[in-house]
Amino acid sequence: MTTNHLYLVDGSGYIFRAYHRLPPLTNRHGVPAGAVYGFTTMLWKLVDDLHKADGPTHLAVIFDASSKTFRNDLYDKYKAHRPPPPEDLVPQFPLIRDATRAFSVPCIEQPGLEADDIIACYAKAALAKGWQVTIVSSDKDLMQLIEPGLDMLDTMNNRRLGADYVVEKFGVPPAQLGEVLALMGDSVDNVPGVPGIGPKTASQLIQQFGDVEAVLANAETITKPKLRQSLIDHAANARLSRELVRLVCDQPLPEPLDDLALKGLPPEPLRAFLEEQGFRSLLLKVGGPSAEPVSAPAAIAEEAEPPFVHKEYETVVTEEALDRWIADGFAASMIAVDTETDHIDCMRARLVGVSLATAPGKACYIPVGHTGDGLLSETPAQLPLDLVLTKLKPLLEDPATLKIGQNLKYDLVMLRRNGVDVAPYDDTMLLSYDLDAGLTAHGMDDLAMRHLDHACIEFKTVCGTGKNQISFDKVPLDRATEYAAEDADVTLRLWRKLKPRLSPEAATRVYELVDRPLVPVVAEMERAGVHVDREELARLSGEFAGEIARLEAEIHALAGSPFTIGSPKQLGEILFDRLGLKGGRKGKTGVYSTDVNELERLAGDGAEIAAKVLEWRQLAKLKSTYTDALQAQINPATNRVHTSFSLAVAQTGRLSSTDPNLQNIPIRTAIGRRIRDAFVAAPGKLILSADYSQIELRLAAHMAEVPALRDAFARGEDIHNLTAMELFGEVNRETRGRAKTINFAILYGISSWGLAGRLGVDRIEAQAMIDRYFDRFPGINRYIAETLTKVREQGYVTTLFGRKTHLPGIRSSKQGERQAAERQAINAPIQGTSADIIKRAMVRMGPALAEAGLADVTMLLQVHDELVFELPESDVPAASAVIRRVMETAAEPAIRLSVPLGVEIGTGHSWGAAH
DNA sequence: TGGTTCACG
DNA sequence: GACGTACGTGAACCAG
Repeated sequence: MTTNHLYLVDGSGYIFRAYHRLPPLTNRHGVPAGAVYGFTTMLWKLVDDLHKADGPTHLAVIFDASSKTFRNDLYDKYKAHRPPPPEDLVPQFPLIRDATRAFSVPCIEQPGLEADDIIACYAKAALAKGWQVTIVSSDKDLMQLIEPGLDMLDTMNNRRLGADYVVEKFGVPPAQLGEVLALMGDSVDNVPGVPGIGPKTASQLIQQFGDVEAVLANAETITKPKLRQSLIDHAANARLSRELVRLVCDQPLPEPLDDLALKGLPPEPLRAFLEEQGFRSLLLKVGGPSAEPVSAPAAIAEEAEPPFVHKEYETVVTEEALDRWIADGFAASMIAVDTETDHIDCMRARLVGVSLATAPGKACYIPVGHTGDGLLSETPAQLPLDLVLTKLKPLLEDPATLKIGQNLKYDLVMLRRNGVDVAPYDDTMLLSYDLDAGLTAHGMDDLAMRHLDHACIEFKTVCGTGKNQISFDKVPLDRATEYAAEDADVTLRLWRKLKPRLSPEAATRVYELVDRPLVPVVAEMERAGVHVDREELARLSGEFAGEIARLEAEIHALAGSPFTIGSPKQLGEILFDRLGLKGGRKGKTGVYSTDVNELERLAGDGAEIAAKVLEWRQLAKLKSTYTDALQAQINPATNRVHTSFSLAVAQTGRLSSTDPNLQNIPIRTAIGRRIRDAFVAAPGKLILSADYSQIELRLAAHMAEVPALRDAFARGEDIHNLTAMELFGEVNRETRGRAKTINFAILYGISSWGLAGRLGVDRIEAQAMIDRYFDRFPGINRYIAETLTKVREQGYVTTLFGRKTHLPGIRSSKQGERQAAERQAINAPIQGTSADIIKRAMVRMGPALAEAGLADVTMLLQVHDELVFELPESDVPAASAVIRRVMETAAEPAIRLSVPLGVEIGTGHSWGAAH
């Protein structure tokens, strides 16, 4: 029997080295994957060497957990100057974990320990059992571990490193290497060392005296005066450095040694991964492309899945059961998670339970906050919330275990409020959004029906509806378990269907670089909330109420009798039937149109009642939708308003905002703007608003390659003036207004009818303007034609980042639907690219502000082309510079635009004042 | 529940 | 010649 041989791969070290050594490859759909490719090849080689002489029998890949380690407690500046990893490396981290999983090799990470320490612990444990150990790394710190039975392997030049190498390079054997490393310090990790001592001097001193303490003890005897003084002055730093470079090797092993046994190349998961990445040369080695090339990810999806059996879900009420599920989660290295609460608003909700799924059909529910209904049922026996959270936290935060959620933002907010972070993660709702936008809604019930042919237990059958509805904490545990565990089970099954489609369908880029990383960013914005001046809102409500009452009386007098002004039906009958004003019927319902255009027309003709109804409507709208509603939306616990941003609703990639909608707070009229003035900064702080200027027109100029528009933006000219000049030969208020309308018409997918209606000209005249526009701005025409060709062929259009909007209406037999789809096809790439860009700015904003030391700057809101922050007054200059830079460069480096992105920044005590 | 209106980008 | 009256959202209100 041969000796066991454990290979420990320093995953984090390898990633950075591969990133810098290998060309910046991208995988088949444009996501940076050079390091992933290098890593995959290296892992392949190792696994393939199973049972060769000197090959591995046991293998694990060790990563750094991103959290702080004990070394930061020793020295707060440890690794403090590390720049964040390069942007095109960041999306490779999850892929590298996917690769490791595809080989069925364990990923090991442990918060509080660096990869080096975990490696040291495993190495010592294996040596103690008489195993051989090879550390796959060329990190000098790890060379301290070299001893008989343990060597290192540098896979990039296929070199084995032993004690000879250490002696040759550092002049001392591995056992003394830590002493040398301590004296010389390390500028990258910010290990201070002793100033003036580099590798040569450090080596000499240790060779002469033996260790750091001995060197310090003999400092007085050193002849070189500068060296002597430096050692005396920096003795404390030398001792600190000695502790910083010392590897910890006495910690418990996260996974037992025997679990690292290598089983060889697992063809199916590996094939799926390679096809997903498009690593064709490796794919050939695993046995060529599978019979059905693009369905290869079906390796996962086509596995027969068990039916849904609700009675088999487990209700977890003992510590033993909880521990068992958590161990299963670690073992599976992925787990679906769902939280149940007593409220749809995650800022008001209490945690009621958590469900987990580790495999299709294998799911549980852990109740923590059920109360019984107070009448028929008592509070059921459950594990205490704190215990469950304490036990779940290591699993949910474990960097080697993938957490899968459906609309994970909700659970993220809930869990963060309870002191738990969740990472790494996937979100099935966002997977669906990035794959199937325009084809389906992305709620769990929709997705379960579509992909699993399964009807989920409806919330209302568990909790009822209307005034009989109960909150989830009142649901009996058996019913709650069936519902909640099913959610986790469905989520896991959906992930298995959707995740493998990502790469073949070219959605990885937008998922990994835009939507997935946005989840925790938006979760934090929602948690932050925004401060509103309650008294001011109440004052406005009162003021509006008075005006509304006054107008109501006047309107009723003009009409000759009271009626419901808010009823379009009654209003239309009053205006057109009783008062005999000119107007027409409309729509299938047969009610008169009384919208703002119609009323303005009537008012222009001298109808006093129409003017008053308009005024009444405005005030009624402002009062009911804003001043009254916002007061009611103030969270009593935080005294702030917390909107909910929907990440998977808008067809184009935009966010939307609900409960309350803070993306449609008035600004266009003076009276409405007073509501915006009630959005105020907390005491001592200011609101900062940063707007992209004309971003959609700029993107249109880039995407359609319109030289005149590109040049005008490059020179910083007013684009509507330019358009007016080109179309009408002169610039004045009137021509500029028309030009602006036409510019918007272009973005929205122009039709001569629509433009004619907007401009109040006839169809022929509108068409002439469009023709002239196409003539003056060549490129627009071509963009429209190419976009329409593409959408007709493929059924979808894409943004610059590859986000798809499917437009099935393009093949409708109804002409109206077809034309609507054509207009959407023109608009979606432009609106969607703008959404991609601001999302990237949001993702980068936190790290950029943190790097600049601006920890007190909080991002509060996104309004499509605007980001709103709250910050200390003294941070305004520095924060403005960071925010401007992040927003203006948000497309880079993935996309290089031919137009600059302009950002306008304003500050004030209120949102209104910041504009 | 669907239709209408109107707040925003 | 008919078709249709700009893209994307969410909330309040009325009426059936």
